[in-house]
Amino acid sequence: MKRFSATSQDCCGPVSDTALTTRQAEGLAVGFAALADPVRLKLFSLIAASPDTETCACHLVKPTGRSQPTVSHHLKVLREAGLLLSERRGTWVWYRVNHERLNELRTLLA
Amino acid sequence: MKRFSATSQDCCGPVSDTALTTRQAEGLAVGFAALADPVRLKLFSLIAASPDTETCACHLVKPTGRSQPTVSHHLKVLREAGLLLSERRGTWVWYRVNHERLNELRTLLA
DNA sequence: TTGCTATATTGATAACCATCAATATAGCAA
DNA sequence: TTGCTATATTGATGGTTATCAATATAGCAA
Repeated sequence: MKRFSATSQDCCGPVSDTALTTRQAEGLAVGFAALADPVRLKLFSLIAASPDTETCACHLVKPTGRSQPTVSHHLKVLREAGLLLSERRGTWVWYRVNHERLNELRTLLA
Repeated sequence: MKRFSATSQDCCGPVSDTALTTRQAEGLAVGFAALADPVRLKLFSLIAASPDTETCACHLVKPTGRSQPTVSHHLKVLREAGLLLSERRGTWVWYRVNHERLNELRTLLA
């Protein structure tokens, strides 16, 4: 049934069927949420820009200006979102970027 | 002063000076925060995948399963984060992707 | 064992956010 | 003007989160 007379610009056309599913959106949202905090972005960039491609957690407290428990919390969020990989070596824990997960997020922005 | 005897893997090395500044991190965090919600990701993907490169807001309520005010709120968040551009044409408002802003976020993930 | 250091967890608090119903605003048409 | 529709705003509420102090855990060394 006809609902409007045509105006100078009619609004109705097809809607894309290639948009994200709800499930895809939920998975990506977890990744972007991990990057949605300035402290975590700084942590991430510190690790990503490290010369050895990995960084000891002991380096990450001072540059953020946050307490050690807060930094530990943020690193956990980044790790659980899949953006960072961690490995314990003796006393210290080393972090590096998970590039596969990063690519998942980047393709949405392409 | 010496603090430790060397262990099998010493933790101390240089910290990168090419990491994000606090100001840069804050600006990027706003962008990623806008993408950190599954409803907004779905809205964004609907608009990005639209055949005409832009989409009328009237198309965006039903696919999300949210109320009209909620969708309006999410579109505002995406617009104020710089990810979407909007233009009113008569009764309807059309949204399209701001690719420049998108590139800012994507370079961090590269 | 004891002592020291690195990292993680707990518990509490304040701030933020997603959502909706209700309402307001804006534009078009008669 | 009145009436209809599209979009935006307001106000309230329940849920999430960033932060810290305090504490716990883990590893190394003596």
